[in-house]
Amino acid sequence: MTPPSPSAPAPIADRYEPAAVEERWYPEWEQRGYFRADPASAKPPYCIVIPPPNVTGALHMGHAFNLTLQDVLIRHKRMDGFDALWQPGTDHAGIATQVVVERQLAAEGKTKDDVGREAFVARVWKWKEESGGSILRQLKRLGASCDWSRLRFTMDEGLSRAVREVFVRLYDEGLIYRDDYIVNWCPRCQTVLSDLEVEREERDAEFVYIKYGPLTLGTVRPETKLGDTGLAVHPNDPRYAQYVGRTLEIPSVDGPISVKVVADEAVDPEFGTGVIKVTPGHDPVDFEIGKRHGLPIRTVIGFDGKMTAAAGKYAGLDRFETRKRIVEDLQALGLIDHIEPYRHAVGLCYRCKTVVEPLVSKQWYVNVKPLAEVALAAVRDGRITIIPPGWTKTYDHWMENIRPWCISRQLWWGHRIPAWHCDADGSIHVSRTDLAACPTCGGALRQDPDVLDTWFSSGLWPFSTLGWPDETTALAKYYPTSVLVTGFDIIFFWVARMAMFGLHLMKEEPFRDVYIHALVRDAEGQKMSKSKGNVVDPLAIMAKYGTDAFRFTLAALAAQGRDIRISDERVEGYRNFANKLWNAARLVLSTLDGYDPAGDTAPAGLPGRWVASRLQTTIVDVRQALDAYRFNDAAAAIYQFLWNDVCDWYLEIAKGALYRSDDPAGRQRVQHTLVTVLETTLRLLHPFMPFITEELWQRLPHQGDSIMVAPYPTATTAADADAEREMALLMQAVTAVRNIRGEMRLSPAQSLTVSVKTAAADEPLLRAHVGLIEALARAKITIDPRAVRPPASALGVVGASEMYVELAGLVDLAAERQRLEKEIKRTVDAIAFTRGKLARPDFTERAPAEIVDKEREKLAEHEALHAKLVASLSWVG
RNA sequence: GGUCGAUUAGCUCAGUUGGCAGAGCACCGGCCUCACAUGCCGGGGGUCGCUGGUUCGAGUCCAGCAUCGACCACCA
Repeated sequence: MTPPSPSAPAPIADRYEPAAVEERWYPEWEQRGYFRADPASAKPPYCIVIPPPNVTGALHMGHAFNLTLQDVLIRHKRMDGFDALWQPGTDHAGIATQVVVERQLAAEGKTKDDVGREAFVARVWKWKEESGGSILRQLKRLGASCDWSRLRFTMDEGLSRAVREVFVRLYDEGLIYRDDYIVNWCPRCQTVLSDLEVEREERDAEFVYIKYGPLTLGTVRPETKLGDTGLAVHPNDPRYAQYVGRTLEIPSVDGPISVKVVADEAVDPEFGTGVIKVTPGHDPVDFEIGKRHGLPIRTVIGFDGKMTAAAGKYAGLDRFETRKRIVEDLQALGLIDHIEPYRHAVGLCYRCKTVVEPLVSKQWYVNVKPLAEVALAAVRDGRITIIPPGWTKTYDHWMENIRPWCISRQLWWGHRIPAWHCDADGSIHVSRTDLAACPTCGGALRQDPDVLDTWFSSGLWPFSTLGWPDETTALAKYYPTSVLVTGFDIIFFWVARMAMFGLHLMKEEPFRDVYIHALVRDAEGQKMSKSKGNVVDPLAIMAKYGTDAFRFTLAALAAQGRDIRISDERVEGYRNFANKLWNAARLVLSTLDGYDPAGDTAPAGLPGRWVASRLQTTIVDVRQALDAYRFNDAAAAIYQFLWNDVCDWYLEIAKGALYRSDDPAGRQRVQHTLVTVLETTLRLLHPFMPFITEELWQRLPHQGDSIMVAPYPTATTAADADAEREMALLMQAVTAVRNIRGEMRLSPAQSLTVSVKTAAADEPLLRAHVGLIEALARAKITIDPRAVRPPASALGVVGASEMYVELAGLVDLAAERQRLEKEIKRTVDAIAFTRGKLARPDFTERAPAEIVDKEREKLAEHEALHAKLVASLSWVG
């Protein structure tokens, strides 16, 4: 049973007012179940998983852009007969969410340690419950047709089970392991970060040359001198060969230290003095060198960013303060050779921008190398297609150079690592279920305190949301998903991880296509950020211009570049487009009296055949563009057709028949053409502008309950080339008169007298549609193959025919003479250019025949026009 | 240091196998023509960053240069 359509306000306003329409339709669609996929249906599947937004976040421009594109695809495929599933969900966003709640606590004068782990996590859950609905409401506001009955959260029960399953499996396969390694540590967030979570920033620093006994070397981190356990030189460096293998006793700030000199390929002999100090505890390169040469690790900087007890008299001092002090102290001891200014990249925490400290600690890792090889192959052999293809190289490069992924985080909010430590016998047990006692010794266990990197769970998203590890019907039907739509900023974080996990665990790629879109910037091209205060709120834009206008703007801007700029002016333009559509529909609806849906359906006359043909072409163009993810082309095709072809030409032409009552049958056919064209265009446009199209579709004669579930238009006939050519000639005639009117500054109210000297081929056509030309050009037209040009007339060229617009008593003939002289000069130039081209044998002999013919035609046209213009001069004079 | 991208009208940008340079906005002129002034009609405006090359023909392909930008990177 079809629920009743929401009642529409009776009078149709002359401006489109989006708010009421949007409020009315979204709940209606949802309630009717249109958003729901049906794994049991026989329809072919089409599935997109949403990039899960932060559960406690708010909708920003990036979301709006990303979601609009997905909704366009999903609505298109749903209308096109697919069982379309847009899988929604949210992400727990580990560190981001934890930081927010920590801030809330701070406002109460408390820290997370004051409340304790359990209470803290409970509090985050509470915050999630309170604020988690906000982002979802905002998605709905945008019109997103997600299947809300399948809403998931990265920390819900099912997904948590998937996370454990994956962890245990990879552990059992030896792909997850613990290791003492040098990591990126954020002293403020008090957690380890993956390589991806470290941002690089160029900064000015001092390059300090320090004397190390007989050697001198440069460093930007003098404070780590306290942790030095070696020096390194290049193995082939003759300058230092004598020192390799020796242990040097050298004076330092806190008494003499002994360092071993080693030879290592990692040293660049060209840089600095060709000697480096080796601090295995505080530098990744040094850590590797130390490992290779058995140098001890000396940790002098702690997890709090302050010097440790091992730093002697500097213990407890901040690391940057220590840097200054050490330089001063070395200076005093005469151990500084000299200092140079230096610019280099420092690593910053992506969250809080604190300088990351490389520190050695024990963490959990995934050996992603073997997974990456499979993920690389999937793209190479075409199982996954990246669009635009330029991003493939970025993906490849990262995959090829991938390093172990550090997945443990010293946070409380997230998936706790399913590993239990037995303090009694030191054993570690990884398990799908919680363990109470040590399986080896029966002793007490404590669960690993760390949680997993947020991206570990989002990496499972394409299959965990469909029910994995259970073998659900949804998983069987919708995996692999059809396309993943996302920005290039998370290719590594997310796309790469999903590819690796999906291929490894499901043995099949998680998505066939990856559509990488641009990032949204403000009108000046600046990245939007809260600190810059240039954040444009999508909700404000929607409130001001309407959701449809906003969505259409995003689609129209979605060219496959690096970034797009959004501005009010642009949205306003498409708001006007929505209004144009509204008014076009208003015109049609107001002239539907006597409309008989069963009446004559043949397009009415030449204009009818023409607009029908243009519609067919538009359908083909839009479909092709959507299939290729060329959203901007699709949007432009509809915009152009609706505004220029339908509104500017066809509606104006149709008015003639609609406002006349002497030809009921003709009127009937025009009504039919109008209804068909408009109704079809609405369906074509629906994925982009869901609300206004539904509202108007419901008011027009239609079949079905909702445009959302109506079929997407299909081209039924080929374009009508004859109609297009013939209409082009009529339009040219109208434009020619209007053009003369404009150039002569004649009022539109001024009716003109025009005679047309028709060429034989065009006479029947022009004669048959003289009324149409007269109406659109506001002129009295006489057709006569033997017409003689009247004195003081302007010439219009229409195909092979000529048009004489009488100007006597209407215009300044001297000005017209001037204009003609200018025109003549232009044709003379064009003729010279084309003749020159045709005179070159290399062109005429080697270019394809049709190109040469085209040039010849062009020349003939120029010559004919020239002759006519010259003739015109005498008429004007 | 490496990789990739951008450079087209005043502005923001399209331009998919090389074949007559486009759109929106802005601008100029004329219109309250009974769907729409969030509108209608007409118009002006571009050595397609620079220099070479390939080609009958280059905005498009190749090489180099310049400027801007993004990403990756363990020269301390």
